Amino acid sequence: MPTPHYGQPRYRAIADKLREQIESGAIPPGALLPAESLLTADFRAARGTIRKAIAVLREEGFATTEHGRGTYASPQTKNPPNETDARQRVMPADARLAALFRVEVGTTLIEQEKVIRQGEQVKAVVRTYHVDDTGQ
Amino acid sequence: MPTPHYGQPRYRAIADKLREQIESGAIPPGALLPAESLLTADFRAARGTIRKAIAVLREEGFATTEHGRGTYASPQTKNPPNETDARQRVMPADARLAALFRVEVGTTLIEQEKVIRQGEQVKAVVRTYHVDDTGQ
DNA sequence: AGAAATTTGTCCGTATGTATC
DNA sequence: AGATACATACGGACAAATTTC
Repeated sequence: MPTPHYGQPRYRAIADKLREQIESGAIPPGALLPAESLLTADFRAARGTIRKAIAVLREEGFATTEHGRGTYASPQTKNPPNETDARQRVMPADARLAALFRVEVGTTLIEQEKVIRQGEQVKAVVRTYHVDDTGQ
Repeated sequence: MPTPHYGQPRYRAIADKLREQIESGAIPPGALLPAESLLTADFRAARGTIRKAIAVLREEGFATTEHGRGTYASPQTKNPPNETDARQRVMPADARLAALFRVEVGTTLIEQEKVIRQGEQVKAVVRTYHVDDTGQ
């Protein structure tokens, strides 16, 4: 049965179950999760699907992975769920941007903002501006 | 946001950006490009689209791919180096930036601005903000 | 010291279902 | 209808880091 994804995708469902095991202590902090090969058997999912589930846990801070070693359950996660890493908005061109893009002041531009973190700390904020093509 | 392809197909736009990074030296010759999985995240594109973009670069000679290894940036590039203007200035943190960096409003930040041109046209303006560490 | 096994990382090709232009 | 693109999922193969024998 290849690939219906009604409701929730499989990798999310799998992530949920693994997260449960970590939060409940069934997989104690610092312990290794079962290898991907085992998880593919347990969940009868392709390796890619398993890896995607684990990627979710990493992003949420529930696990860390080391090449050749395995994936460890993270200790304590009191992390506030996602402080937006990236966002996009439209904004009118100010004088400088208007000059650069050679459009009139007030023309709608798209601003993408990306927050670059290193651990807890914000290292940089990158904002990319470009003209809105979506009206052509 | 599912799938407009105005003007240029998405995979071409992505190829453009990656080519830019190779030509500009942001990805040095011989270095590995980010993995397909990362690029899907970076560009918020489907894997198939990313792979198409990379295929374009391969055909153009900007990259070579090795199975199980990754995609390398090719040396070469006698092309005229991208016309990009850059400038730097200091500015006080506004409310949003202050919140992101967890500093007080008004704290001096460094803003780097890069103008990315393609021929005559300005394609994008990138502004990078970071805290001024030079006093640490 | 060295070979083998284990495990993660990455790419390859393919497939299904949905949505938009 | 067709092209483009997204999200999801499968299975396979090769590469690289680590552990085990």
